[in-house]
Amino acid sequence: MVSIKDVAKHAGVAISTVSKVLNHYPNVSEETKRKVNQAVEELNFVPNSVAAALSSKQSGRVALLLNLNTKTQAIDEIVMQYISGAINKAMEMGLDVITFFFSMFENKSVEEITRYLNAQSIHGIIIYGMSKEDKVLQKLIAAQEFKVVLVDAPLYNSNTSTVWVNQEQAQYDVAQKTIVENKSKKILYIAGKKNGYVTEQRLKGIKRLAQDMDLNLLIKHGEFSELQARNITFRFARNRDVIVCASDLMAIGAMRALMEMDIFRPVCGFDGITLMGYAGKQMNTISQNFAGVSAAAVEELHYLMNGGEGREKILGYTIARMKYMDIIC
Amino acid sequence: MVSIKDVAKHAGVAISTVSKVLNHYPNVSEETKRKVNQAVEELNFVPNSVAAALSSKQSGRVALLLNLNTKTQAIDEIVMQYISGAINKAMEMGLDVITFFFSMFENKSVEEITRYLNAQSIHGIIIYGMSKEDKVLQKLIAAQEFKVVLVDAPLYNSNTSTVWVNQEQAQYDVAQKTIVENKSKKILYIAGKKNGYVTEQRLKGIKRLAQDMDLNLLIKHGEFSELQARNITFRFARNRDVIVCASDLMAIGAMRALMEMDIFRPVCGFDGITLMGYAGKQMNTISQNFAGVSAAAVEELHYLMNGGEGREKILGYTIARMKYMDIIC
DNA sequence: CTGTTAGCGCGTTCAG
DNA sequence: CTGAACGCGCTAACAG
Repeated sequence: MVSIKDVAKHAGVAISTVSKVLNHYPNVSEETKRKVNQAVEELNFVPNSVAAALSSKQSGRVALLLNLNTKTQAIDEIVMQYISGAINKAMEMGLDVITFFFSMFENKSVEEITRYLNAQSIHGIIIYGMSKEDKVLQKLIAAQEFKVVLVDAPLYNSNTSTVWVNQEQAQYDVAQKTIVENKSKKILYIAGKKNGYVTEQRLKGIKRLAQDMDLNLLIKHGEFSELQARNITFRFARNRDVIVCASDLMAIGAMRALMEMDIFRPVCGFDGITLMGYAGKQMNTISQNFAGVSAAAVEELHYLMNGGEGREKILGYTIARMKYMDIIC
Repeated sequence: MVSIKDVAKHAGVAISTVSKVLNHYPNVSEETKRKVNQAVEELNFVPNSVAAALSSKQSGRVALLLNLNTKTQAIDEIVMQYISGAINKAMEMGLDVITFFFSMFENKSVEEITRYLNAQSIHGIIIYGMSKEDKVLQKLIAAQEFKVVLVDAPLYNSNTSTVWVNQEQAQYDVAQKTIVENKSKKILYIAGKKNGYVTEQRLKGIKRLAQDMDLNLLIKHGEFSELQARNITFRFARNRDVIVCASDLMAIGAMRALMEMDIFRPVCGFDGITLMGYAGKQMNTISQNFAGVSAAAVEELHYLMNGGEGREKILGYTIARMKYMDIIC
């Protein structure tokens, strides 16, 4: 294994000089920079990130914290997009990524989690889809021991940033489009998980729309479950004009119920998962580009870890119309 | 941060003694073991795995190498199962996991990959779904620089194990069940990717079945693509009795095509993905328990990294009958 | 059975 | 602008 020592010898300089060049320190002459870089090239030197982490106490090791919902497996797709978006971007930026699931920290205290992450030399965390009920994570953020980026949770402090699309406006827009297209007045809105941040935001959106368009709005909580959305639809859809759902999965549940009831109502989803294409009908939905959100989160974390201040970052979205043929081509 | 030094001081012994106790070395008296363990408890000491890796050159760092097929997103589910199965088991066994995708190593040489992995102190790799065409990975395995476990690729040497279900027999069994149930004689078999190991094995299975049952077998390659399976079905299904597919996704494509053609043929899948439930019909398939396979791969890697010899490990499977109601309950 | 010592590969002072 | 020297937290011989 070729180490920094070999590079130094090869370039005819001291070890520390090599380190400085590698880490882009000032006060190194162009001439020595060139020599060092050439030696790096010739020896195919790749810095040992583990040693660097140990030495500097400030590694580029980052943790992904994902909420893998084992009950509704169908949303795997979103988690997968998050993972690949983050990992690809992190690779590009020279960060290494460790993936964790909420379930791993379930019965642990903040102190235990902190110690564990410290033992792993992890200094930055990206948390996806935290809700108000994730008490330990809330404390972890409050403790500010780590640099944190939250995806889909609107909290931030000096060590914590938040990255998300404007859920409120997105819900407003996609519902409006659907309602205008169908000239509906009586809306059944199937909301997500109580105490979920995104659920709240989307609720705000639909309520504002109801006010603006003077709609009759019936709200039920479907907990992001296809089955619950299905049951809600059976019970409440008959004398409603349109069904607006806070997720695609629930929209599928609603559609299925409608088909069994043998009545037609326009349905509107949220997320833009490809699974939609397998549900057999088409509907409006919000396309979120989860991989892109995740990549943005990595960038934001990198910014934080280099001394940036926590902040809010709002990303874009598009209204999509999804159907079978979009998928298989 | 509390280090091994603090523990040593607290327990009144030397640093190396603590290390020995922690790593379960022999030749330590019960008495000192007790003292050390007590100190560890009291100080809430968690060993720094980064330092251990640097020092011992034998870390518990493991890489997952996944083939994320961006074209057929629907199989995200399998990849996700692989990831979560591996990560959960690894956590349990005290290994830490870095996740990579094939695409990251696409244009790199074996030397580059080796250097990169070394720089990360990674000594074990699990590779999922490698095919004969993944030349670089083949070389990486042949070089035997790392301990490798292959999932769904039947290669092994002294540093490489393979873990997989008996694809040949599974294909035989599920197809046989479907064919017997429907008293079919003329089979359309839609195979997977040319040069894929699993494809080959499954092909062997169906061929053996055809011989044993004296069937008329027509084989076409669908490349694991829903669209291709669809097109093949359009062209060849009409005068066939049954359609056996080498994956659920292709089975869905076939079913869809049959529905559009307005003819009925039994269809048989492979994999047992939940997506099947969204396709609106039911069919026989093979349920593989991907998370379980992945967990077994982690165990196997752990075994290899502790001096075990590479070997073959064959896992079980079950024939499942999937339909919508299986999923949403 | 226990303690001492020397690194692992790198980042970081602080003299020169 | 450069380089010698120290330390990060831990493991691994080697003495005792």
